[in-house]
Amino acid sequence: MLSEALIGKTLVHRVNGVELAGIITETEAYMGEIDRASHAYGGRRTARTETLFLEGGHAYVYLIYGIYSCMNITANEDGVPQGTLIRAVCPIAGQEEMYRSYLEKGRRRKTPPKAFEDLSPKELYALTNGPGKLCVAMSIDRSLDRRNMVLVNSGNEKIAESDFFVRDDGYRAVEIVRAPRIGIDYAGEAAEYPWRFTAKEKNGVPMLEKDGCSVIF
DNA sequence: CTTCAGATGCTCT
DNA sequence: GAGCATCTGAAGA
Repeated sequence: MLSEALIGKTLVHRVNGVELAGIITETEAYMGEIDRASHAYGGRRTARTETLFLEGGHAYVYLIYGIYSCMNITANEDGVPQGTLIRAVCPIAGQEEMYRSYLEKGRRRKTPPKAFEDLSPKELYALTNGPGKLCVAMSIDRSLDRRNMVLVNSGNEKIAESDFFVRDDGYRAVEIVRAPRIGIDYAGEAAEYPWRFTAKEKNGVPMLEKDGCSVIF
C-alpha cells in the first residue's frame, strides 16, 4: 500500500531556492470508488475530484473548512481515483522558513511567538503534525494541485525535475502503527477501516532511524 | 486532562 | 444551503 510505503520518505518543496523538507510520519489511504470516506466514492467525478483520477504520483491539493489545504499523492493507475493523504511530516530542512510561514500564514494565536532557536523538537514537530498545518508550513496550496511528482531513490536512478517531490533519504520509522482513519465520522463503516499509518512516537516526537541509528530533529 | 465553538470559502446537492 | 479528510484558544472537570 502506497500509504505505508511513504512513511519515512522525504517530502520536498523548494520555494525561492530554499528547500523545505519533512519526513513523512503519518498517512491515510483513500481507496476511491469503494471507500465511503473518499471524495471519489462511487466514482464521483467532478471538477475537484478529477485530480484523483490521474495516474499515481500526482499531487491532489484541496481546500478544507474554508481555511486549510490538505494534500494527497495519487496512487494506482490512470482512471483509478485512489490517493494517500499526507497527515504529518517531521521537518528536516528549512525549519526556520517553515516556522516563519506558520506564524505568518497560520491562524493568529495570542501566545507570543518564541524565537526559532528556542523551539524544542516537540515544538518543531508541532509545526507539521497535521494535514492542514504541514501545508501551511511547507507552502503547499491549490496552485500545486494536479502537479506531477516523481519518486526518487537514494541511488539517484531517477531524478525529480520539479521543485515538489518525494525522495528516499534513508530514514525509517522504528515502528509503523496501523489504525482507523481520523475525521471521517460521516463515512459509516468505512471509518473503521485501518487505513491510517503513523510512525510510532516518543515524547511527542516520531521515532526515526537512519542506518540503524535513531535520529531526533 | 477533556470538550467546545468559531473561523471561513469552496464544492456539491 | 449544508457540510467539510482542520486547528486554535478558551472553558470546564
